[in-house]
Amino acid sequence: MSHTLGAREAQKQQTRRALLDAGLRLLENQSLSSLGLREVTREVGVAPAGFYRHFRDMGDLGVALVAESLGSLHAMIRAILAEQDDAEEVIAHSVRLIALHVRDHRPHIRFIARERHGGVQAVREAIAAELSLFADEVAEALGTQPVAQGWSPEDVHMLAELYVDRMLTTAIAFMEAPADDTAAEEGITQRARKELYLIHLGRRHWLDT
Amino acid sequence: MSHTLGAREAQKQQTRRALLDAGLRLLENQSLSSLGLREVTREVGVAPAGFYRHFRDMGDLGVALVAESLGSLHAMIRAILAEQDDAEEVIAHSVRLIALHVRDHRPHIRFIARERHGGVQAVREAIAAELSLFADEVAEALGTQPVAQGWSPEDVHMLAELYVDRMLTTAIAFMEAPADDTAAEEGITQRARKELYLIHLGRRHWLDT
DNA sequence: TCATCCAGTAAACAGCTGTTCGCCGAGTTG
DNA sequence: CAACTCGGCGAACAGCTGTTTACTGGATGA
Repeated sequence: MSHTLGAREAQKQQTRRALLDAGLRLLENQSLSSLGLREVTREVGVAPAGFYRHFRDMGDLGVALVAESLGSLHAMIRAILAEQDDAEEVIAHSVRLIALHVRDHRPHIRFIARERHGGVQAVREAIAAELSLFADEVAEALGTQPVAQGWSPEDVHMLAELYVDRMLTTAIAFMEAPADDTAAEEGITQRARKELYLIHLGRRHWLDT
Repeated sequence: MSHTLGAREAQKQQTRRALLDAGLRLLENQSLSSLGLREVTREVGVAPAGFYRHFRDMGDLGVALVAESLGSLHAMIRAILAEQDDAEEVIAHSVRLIALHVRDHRPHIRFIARERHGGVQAVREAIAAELSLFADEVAEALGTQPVAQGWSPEDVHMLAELYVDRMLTTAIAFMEAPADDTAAEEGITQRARKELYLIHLGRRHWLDT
């Protein structure tokens, strides 16, 4: 849809983008439920009333940011799941991918971390729904792997949720590290690898009785 | 200190408690950075100016809530660490303890979940510091266990952080479940046990090379 | 070309916010 | 009993908030 959007629609989308970007920028030091409509429009250089041409309210803008933030993560997860090397290689590569993703999308990750349990219900629910989809996707991928033979579907899903949770936690750890503190990043990388490897070991011995 | 506190000081503490309680109550549906000073004093029935007799600002009140929220968790963690049964018993008991704790302190857990990555720096730092202490405590307890022989201190600490993180995640899951949905609680219990057991398996085989 | 659409505007609205001030009066102290 | 301390009060401050209203003027489509 909207192959060739008129100049009219194009400018509207541009303003919308500016609003989303300004919101994300302002959310670096506060949470969504304290972010003001006027604050955002002022940052963009638009009249307050103009906000309503794009969003019903701040929660609405928040939900849009969720889709944007977790949409890009989706691609990353698919890339990780496509791996077929041995465990340690997959783990190392995954952690590296997460670090790169955070480097390029730090404000988005901060937003997700902050609003996952934040004060705006609609946003919480949007994040929970997306993360649930991630878990389903990971579970499906895990199910096809030979290591998962003999596993009950519930156990596979439990493992998928554990992986998703660890990935998000690792991403948040990278996000909280100072902008170019390579030593801190290295420490986080090491710990994340060990955690994932420990889980991998548990996974190997899950059916040992 | 303060064995026998005068009637004057006693009433002051009572007002302080009322402010903290009102704050916690109001934080059920919003985050700290959007909680207003007047909102809190109105809820208590105190003049706005009275707030400053107890707290410098809202961040200050938030830090007080952190100490209160994680202080009670401290006792719970000590109880869990004192266990000496076999793994499955310890796990089952731990998860049961967490569920009970959340039942009795739901608003506190909600507060920690919401503000751990929230918009108020001082509160984020207070929570991070307390959780770091938890991890140290768990690491020390793990170090004395026979299973940990041959482990490097870094690996022990990684495992401790993983445990603390899982406990908090489980607590948050219980907190988010509807108030008396026993089916949901049972599901969370099952999953938490499996996760912890999987980590336990990984732990047993950590030194297998 | 001309009527229609609609993103963005400026102004006004009532209502809220944090913070400061001087004051009161009960609890404490000597 | 007198002097003092100090938690809580009421009023006032400037400044901010979300939302509605009627409007303008450039892109759109017949």
